[in-house]
Amino acid sequence: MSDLLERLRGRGWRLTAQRRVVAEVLDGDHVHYTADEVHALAAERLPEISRATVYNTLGELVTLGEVIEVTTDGRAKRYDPNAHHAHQHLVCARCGTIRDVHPSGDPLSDLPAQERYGFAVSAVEVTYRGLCPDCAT
Amino acid sequence: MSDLLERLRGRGWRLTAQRRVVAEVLDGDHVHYTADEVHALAAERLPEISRATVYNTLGELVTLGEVIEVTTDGRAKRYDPNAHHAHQHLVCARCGTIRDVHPSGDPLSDLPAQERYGFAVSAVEVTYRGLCPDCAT
DNA sequence: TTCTTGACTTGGACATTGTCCAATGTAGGA
DNA sequence: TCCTACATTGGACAATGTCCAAGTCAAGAA
Repeated sequence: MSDLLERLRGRGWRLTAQRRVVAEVLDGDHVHYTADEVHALAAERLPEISRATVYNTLGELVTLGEVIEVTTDGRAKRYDPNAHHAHQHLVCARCGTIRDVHPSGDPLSDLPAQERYGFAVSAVEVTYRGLCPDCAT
Repeated sequence: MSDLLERLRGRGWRLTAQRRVVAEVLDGDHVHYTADEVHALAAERLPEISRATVYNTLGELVTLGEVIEVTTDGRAKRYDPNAHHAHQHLVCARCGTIRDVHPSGDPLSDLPAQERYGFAVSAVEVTYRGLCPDCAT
């Protein structure tokens, strides 16, 4: 994670306590917090951090390509720090748990030219849905 | 579309002017309106229709499996009446235009067992992103 | 080390999208 | 035609996110 901070500083990012805490909260695998969750976790370490700063910082991390924004349920966006390894998401339909997964093959190549309507297609997101072991009961 | 109304009536759906108008607005191909857009279009025919009724009716149509809820941008949900033919979505990254598309192959089969973490995977949504011909300039 | 400055943070107002509820209206069967 | 359970309404409220003016501070300069 400190690599991340160094990398961003090299890009002219001013390193503040707030940004450091947000980056720390986002460290780990299978992390998919909402902005409010990030704010709550960040506030445990830096109680006076504001919501606006968390939103700003998350937006910057997304713009810089260090974090991916994921919308799995039409409610709050979630932030996924696993931005440097292409992956898709598997979501529990009941409890909302999210796992990063790696399908075989390239979903992009599954869209035939005549189904592209002249679009320059550059990305694809796949969301698998089902019940996790705990919710399958 | 009248088939839809008949079908729903057979399932005990009370047929009101409001529901009829919402169903009519959703008739067509490549239709992906937000709830507010549906409300505005419905109000052209039935000016006194309320937002709450539009939300209620859309929710019922989704529950009944007649309309699919689509979230392509983390903002307003969109409603797709093309629920009886499996399809995916192609979205313009600039203007937001949405087309229904039909990839070859079954994306579900691209997720190996060891990538399922014990989930009972039952559905998959694919969103292709790129620039439409008008926005590619 | 201290100074300076432009970038960063803050809190609160505001916007958008969606949900809920009590009062009122009405579709469709008896 | 009448009943009544179901549907509609408008407005309050909730959740999520954006914006802004004022105050604060990181990091380079001296």
